[in-house]
Amino acid sequence: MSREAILDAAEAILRDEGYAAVSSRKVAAVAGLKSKLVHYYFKTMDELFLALLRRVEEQHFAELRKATASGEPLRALWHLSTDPTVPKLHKEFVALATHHEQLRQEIARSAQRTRQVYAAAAESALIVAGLSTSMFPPVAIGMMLDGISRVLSTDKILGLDSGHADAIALVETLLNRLSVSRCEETTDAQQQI
Amino acid sequence: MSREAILDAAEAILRDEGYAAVSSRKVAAVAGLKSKLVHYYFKTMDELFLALLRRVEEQHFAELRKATASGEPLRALWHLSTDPTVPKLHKEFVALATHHEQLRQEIARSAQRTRQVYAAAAESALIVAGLSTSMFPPVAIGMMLDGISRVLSTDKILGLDSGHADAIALVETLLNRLSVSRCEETTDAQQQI
DNA sequence: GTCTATAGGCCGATAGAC
DNA sequence: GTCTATCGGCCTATAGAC
Repeated sequence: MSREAILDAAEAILRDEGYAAVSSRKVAAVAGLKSKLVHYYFKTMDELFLALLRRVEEQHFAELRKATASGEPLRALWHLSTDPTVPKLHKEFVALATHHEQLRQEIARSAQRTRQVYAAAAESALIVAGLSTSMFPPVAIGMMLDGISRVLSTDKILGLDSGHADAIALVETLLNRLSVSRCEETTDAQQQI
Repeated sequence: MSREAILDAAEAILRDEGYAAVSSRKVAAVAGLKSKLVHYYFKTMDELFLALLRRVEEQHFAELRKATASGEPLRALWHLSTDPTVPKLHKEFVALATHHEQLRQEIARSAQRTRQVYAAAAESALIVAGLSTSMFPPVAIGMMLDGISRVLSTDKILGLDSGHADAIALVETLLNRLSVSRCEETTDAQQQI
């Protein structure tokens, strides 16, 4: 279907060249269509961006659902967030959202939902580990995981990887503590590292 | 001086409207000059972006030096990284760097230097607190601080603030442990919260 | 250093044929 | 649904006057 081909092309250009390069002409060229057709399916370019964002979000939440259905939701979410393909698109959409109100609202809603998923996973992990959720607010744990994965992905885009092994090891240590231990077993968990 | 006025204007547009909006015409208009003058000082727009990046980096490293000269470098760096004005420019430059090799190299070098500053601050804080730097790699601690401040700033751009108070409180808790305590005093530090 | 003028290109969006 | 053709606009960069 042409509509999907247009979205595929737009996604590729957005990922590879940035939002400024996503023009109706270039999208059409990549999709092997004529530019008029882009305007046939999407009255404006803003509409195209919004449709693409929604498609990306659907895939994203489908993956979140799979992760939360696994035995260790928090660890599954962490591994999901270090997938290198997602953050590049995400960065472009956030940059676009800065000066596009409708996209801003859409992406804010999505970020909010994602945060709740992470917080819920962190909360159940904390409870299982017998740790205080008031000392370690689940939402804050989720934000830390999110944050460190963003640093890792931005670094990768810039061609840096110094400190990455240490950071990943630290996160794994903390995840192990949450999944393996209750308070009393913390020392054992530490010795695993 | 016209050159500085041009850079000021470019910086304002980059911050407020994104890199796609930084054109020689618009820069000139904001600076109250004619567009030809922009090309007189900067042969190409790429040159302008590079010059602006270098100016921003100089200010950034001046602030880093001030922070590391303070009594609590790690805490000073944390407060610096939550300053809302810096990350918006930073995001735009990273987005630009994705498809501009010279900017990519420049910003990668700068990110690398910044990381070392954070890691050094984290290392001395860990040593003062009597904590193992092999269990908690300083560079990873720095990356966590960096990451959480990025999540906070991205959220702010999107108009979100749920979980922010919790995340900031958690970071402050951890910073307090590092600055106040040695191992034995951890319990006291926790009770302060 | 600062200006006017302009070449040459890509852009979004539309009109209207088939 | 798909096409050709085109308008009007903004862009970078340059030539050349003062």
